[in-house]
This record gives sequence, structure tokens and C-alpha cells, in this order.
Amino acid sequence: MDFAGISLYCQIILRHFQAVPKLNSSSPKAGPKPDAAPYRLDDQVGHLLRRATQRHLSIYGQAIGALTPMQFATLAKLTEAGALSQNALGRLTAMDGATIKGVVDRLKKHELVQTENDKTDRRRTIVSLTPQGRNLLDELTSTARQVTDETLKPLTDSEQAILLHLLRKLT
Amino acid sequence: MDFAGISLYCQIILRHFQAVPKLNSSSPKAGPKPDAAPYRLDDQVGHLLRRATQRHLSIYGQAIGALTPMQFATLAKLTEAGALSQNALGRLTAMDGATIKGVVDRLKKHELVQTENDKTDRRRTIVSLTPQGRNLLDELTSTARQVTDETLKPLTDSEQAILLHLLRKLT
DNA sequence: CAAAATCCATTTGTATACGAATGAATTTCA
DNA sequence: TGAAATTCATTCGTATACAAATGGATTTTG
Repeated sequence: MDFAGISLYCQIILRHFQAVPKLNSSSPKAGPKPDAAPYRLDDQVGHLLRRATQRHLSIYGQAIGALTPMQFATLAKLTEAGALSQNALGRLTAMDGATIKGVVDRLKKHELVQTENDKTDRRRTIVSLTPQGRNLLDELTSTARQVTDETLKPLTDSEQAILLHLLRKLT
Repeated sequence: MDFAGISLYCQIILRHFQAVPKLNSSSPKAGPKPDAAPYRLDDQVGHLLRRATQRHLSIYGQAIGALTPMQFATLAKLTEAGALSQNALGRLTAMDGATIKGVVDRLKKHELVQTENDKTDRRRTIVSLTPQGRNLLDELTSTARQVTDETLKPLTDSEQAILLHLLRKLT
């Protein structure tokens, strides 16, 4: 095992040490206000996730106008995994059945994907990329990488890695 | 300055050291595949933010059925900041004008908020909590804290603090 | 095997989201 | 001051989201 990364991580640790509010800073013995902590919206994970997502989607929107974020995700997943049943595609892009249907319908209207019946399982609809869909995704992928980079720009490289790691644990 | 927190942070650093993919692990000299990194949806911040948000909203939904997340956020912000113009309320809850209008309309229908004209600025509509709205929020706040706790449960205390810190930087 | 449980795609209904346009009111600034 | 810029609330249109219900197909199991 190679320890070349340690100093980088120490850097961020030290930075965080000053920035992060101290855990248990209120002493364990009950003060005059046991319920002193107000409920502040700006401190809630949900709100912070929401705001971070909004900023990301705004960056995406300025960079990519041809496809909505979920349409892009759908084409990206099809590129990655090949043809998939509509429901499987929804699972892999984290959309429920009702939602992925609308996205696929709109992509079909633009002739970026096509559907066919599954021979083996007559419940399934197989969704696949059209040549146009493949081409469009090829053109947009490098821009999409820039969108990710721009989204993470406020963080150092190690902070970025840690954020992704922590978000993954929240899945 | 007190350094009592350092060992905690070192713990997570060491854990991350093994879990986080190495930065620049591909050598700087061009290999046979300069574009070797595939675009994997599951590695994109946007997708991870989305999944973390989905899990959070699912936890919220199981815990709180009386109000949607945005309705709760709206009441919480009104409790925190007092009566606000509709647009100001939208800004503080991170909803645009069109969105906050729908939320306020639905809260009004349930008589949890009320609106009045601003005497000073005739463009503005002032939104305030009704007694029922205040009561309902009082009842739900401790559950909302549990929702936040449950959302962050997969992380240690220091990881939680770091995540919130990093998300704040992405705003 | 056949009933029960699942899975698949679809539809319906409600609730965000947000760009863009609009008209009224207020503020800015030349 | 008065025109230009901004702000506010509203509306319209499109695109997610997701719970719940439905009907058809497949899998699981007793």
C-alpha cells in the first residue's frame, strides 16, 4: 500500500478543523436551555443537498441545452450498459416507472432512442440508442465532464474525493 | 484554540485513505488509452446528489405525512424568520417565484399560512403562519430532526460534519 | 401444476421545478 | 424629475417525481 496521498488529506483535515463546528461543544450537564438548538433550515442536510443540486443543475443548464439532465442521464446509461428494458433503465438512472416512461417517450419523439418488444419476456419493452442518440451523446460527453468539474470547482481535489465518497455512503 | 478534535478527524482520514480512489493514479505519461476514463453515471456528482436526496426524501416521507418537504420547509422558515413577502420566502427556501406560489397556495388552502397586502409596498404579499401552522410545525420539528439524523446515520459524527461543510461550499 | 407473489408498463393525480412572459409597483440614476 | 432598470406576483408550458391503481406476464412456491 502506497501512502503518497496522506499529506493531501492532512491538509484538508487541518482546514476542516477550524471550519467545522465543534462536536459536543455544549457541555453534557444541562444548561438553562436544554432545547437551545433552533431548527435552522440552512443547517439541514436536505436543504444543503437541495441547494447543491440546484447549483449543479444551473451549471448543467448553461452548458447543455439540447437535453434535460434526466434525458442526458438516460442516454449516458444506455451508452454505458447497452439496450435495457424500460424499468431496468429507470432503476439504473434512479427514476421510477412513471418517470422513466415520460423521459423515454420524449427521447423517442426526438428519435434519440427506440423501443422494441422483448421476445423472451412479453412484459418488457427494450430501449436502445438510435445512431442520432449515440452521436449526440458522443458530442455532449466532454461538456458533461466539464459540468461535473465546474460543479466541484469550489472544492480541492481531496475534498472532491471525500465528498463523492461520503455521498456514496448516503445512497 | 483547542485541538481536542484532531484524533477524530484523523480516524476518518485514515479510513478515507483506503476507500477513496487515488488521485492521478494513471501516470502522467500518455498510456495507450488517453481517453480511458469512461463516463460512468454512478460516478457523477449530480447523480450522487440526486440519489442522496432521494434517500433523504424517502426517509422524510415515511416519517412525515402531513406536509410535503417543501411545505415543511416553508413553515420552518416562517417560524425562523417571521412573516415574509412571498418572494423573500421563496428565496430563503430556495424556490423560485412560480414554485413558492404553488406551495403557499396549498398551505393557505390548509389554513396553515395566511397572506395580506404589504401596506408599504403594494407589489408585495406578506405570508405569515396561522396558529394552526405554528402548532403543526411545533409538533413536527422533533420528527424533522430525527429525519435529518436518520439521513446522516450511515456517516460517523465527523463525517457528517465534513459532509455538511463540503455541501455548504457547493452552494 | 396452480395459486400467490412479483414484475412490467401504463395511467392518473398531485407536487415540485423552472424558463419565459406579463403587468403593476418601486427603485435607480442620469 | 422622469425614463430605465428592477422587483413582485402571476400565468403558461414543459419536465421531472412519486404514490397508487390497473391489467397482463412471469416467477415462486406450496
